[in-house]
Amino acid sequence: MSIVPLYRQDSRHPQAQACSSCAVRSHALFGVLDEDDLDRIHTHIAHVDLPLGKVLFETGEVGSAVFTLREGIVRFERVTESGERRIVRLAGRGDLLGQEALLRRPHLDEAIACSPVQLCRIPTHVVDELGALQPALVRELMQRWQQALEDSQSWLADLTCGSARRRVLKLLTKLADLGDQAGTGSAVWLPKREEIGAMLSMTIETASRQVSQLRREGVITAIGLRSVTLDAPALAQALREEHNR
Amino acid sequence: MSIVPLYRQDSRHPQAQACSSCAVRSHALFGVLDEDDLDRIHTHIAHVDLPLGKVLFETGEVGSAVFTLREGIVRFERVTESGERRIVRLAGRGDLLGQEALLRRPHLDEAIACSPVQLCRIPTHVVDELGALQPALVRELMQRWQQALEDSQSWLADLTCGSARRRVLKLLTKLADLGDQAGTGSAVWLPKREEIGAMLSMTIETASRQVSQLRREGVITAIGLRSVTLDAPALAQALREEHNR
DNA sequence: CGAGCCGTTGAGGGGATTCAAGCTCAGTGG
DNA sequence: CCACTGAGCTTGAATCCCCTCAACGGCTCG
Repeated sequence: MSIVPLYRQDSRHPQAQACSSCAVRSHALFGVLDEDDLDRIHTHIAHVDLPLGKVLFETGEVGSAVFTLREGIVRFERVTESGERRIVRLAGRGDLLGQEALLRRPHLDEAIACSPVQLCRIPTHVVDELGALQPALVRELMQRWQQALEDSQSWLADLTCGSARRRVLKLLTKLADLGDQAGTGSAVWLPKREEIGAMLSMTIETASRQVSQLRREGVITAIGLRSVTLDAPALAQALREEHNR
Repeated sequence: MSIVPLYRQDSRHPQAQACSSCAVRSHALFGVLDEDDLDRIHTHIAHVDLPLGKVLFETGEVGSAVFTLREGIVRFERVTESGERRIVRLAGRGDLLGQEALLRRPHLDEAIACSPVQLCRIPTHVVDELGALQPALVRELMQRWQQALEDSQSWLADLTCGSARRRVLKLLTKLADLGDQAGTGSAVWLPKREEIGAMLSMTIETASRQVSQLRREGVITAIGLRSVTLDAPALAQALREEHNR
């Protein structure tokens, strides 16, 4: 994991990047801050690069920072008492990661990069201090919390019931949304079969069978080892048929 | 739904009850406030009584208040695109309901009383105004949000995977926790089979079979139409056996 | 080249759903 | 008083979907 501080003004620094021109800032946590605010904090914010598969934080750790996801996809995993790994959330561009650190609570799950990932690391004390000055930031934080809650509940409602086929179809629509956010065009990241299993609570064999079947039907087309294009109308149609069965 | 304002000081009022002596205040949202703060707001807070089955708020509404649950159990339901009802959360004593109203966002799900319920209705503007004066309240709010998120995710991780038997056992442990909070002694509220189905994503027949089986095994004992006692050690043992199968 | 990881496919069995029937119990009205 | 009704619960039998176990192919990498 490489960490590079972001200096807004010191142009001599080879990695110099301005928070103010950050591509995701407008829809990220600090979108509500003005230039003055940014000037006060930019030296505390670090850019983080994470290769595929690397862990951002572990279950049980009490973090000292939160992260804004600038690029890539991060999954949140936990191990149930029965010993199985489950993926309880996916985060995409602009999402805030590890907010429990702001409350000094330990992370409940492990955050792992599903693709090469770029994030901004924001120390909790920066958020604390700025929150005291800027009520808008506090409100934005609440919005983020609510967003995470809504994501979690819609995940629950959408991805955990129905046939294996329906769940896979639903997952594909969610992945397509994440892809749109990321602006990867029509290419959609397709998780490993084991990951699909951990998300949808099915075996890797079932996941494989469903994916293969959808490929045969032309709903998805492989364009790389872990990437597909998908036929949105066909997908919607397949879902509709699945409903009235 | 009967609504009665809570006057702290006007002892002439027959329903007079003091927020300051509220049984759940210490672990509810306003536990962080001092007497002065309470004096400022108590006239805005109303006591709400809700009979079993009544709806507290509907999907899509933008609420003008949040609620602290003083007594009883409330379930959050939503209808998935495929048309099935799913229960995505249960709230017990001390929980905060409808926080999305603070952000002027519509409720995502319907809140329904699973038992006779008592709550305090707190207008959003009261929270807004008080939050501006009392940073501790804001922090407490964030804690509540995080709590809701953690509940949702552990629900997801615990109740949506494994065999029907395991899911029912898990649900019983959660219900027992809710009961402990409520201080109903050893009696645990047992949902209708249809509700169990909506929580665990199974048919009412399967729910019924599992419950009957556990009753035959002596893990649970009916003590009323919708109430059981449960043998905690036997339950824990059953769960353990379920894991290493 | 073999080892290991990942994905695919088949065969068989088991658990959940589906369809169906009968049960208890509370409320209603003859 | 009791038949009638409907809602909720239970149980059985047949079906089907998913899991389990197993074998195999493609791929990367030492």
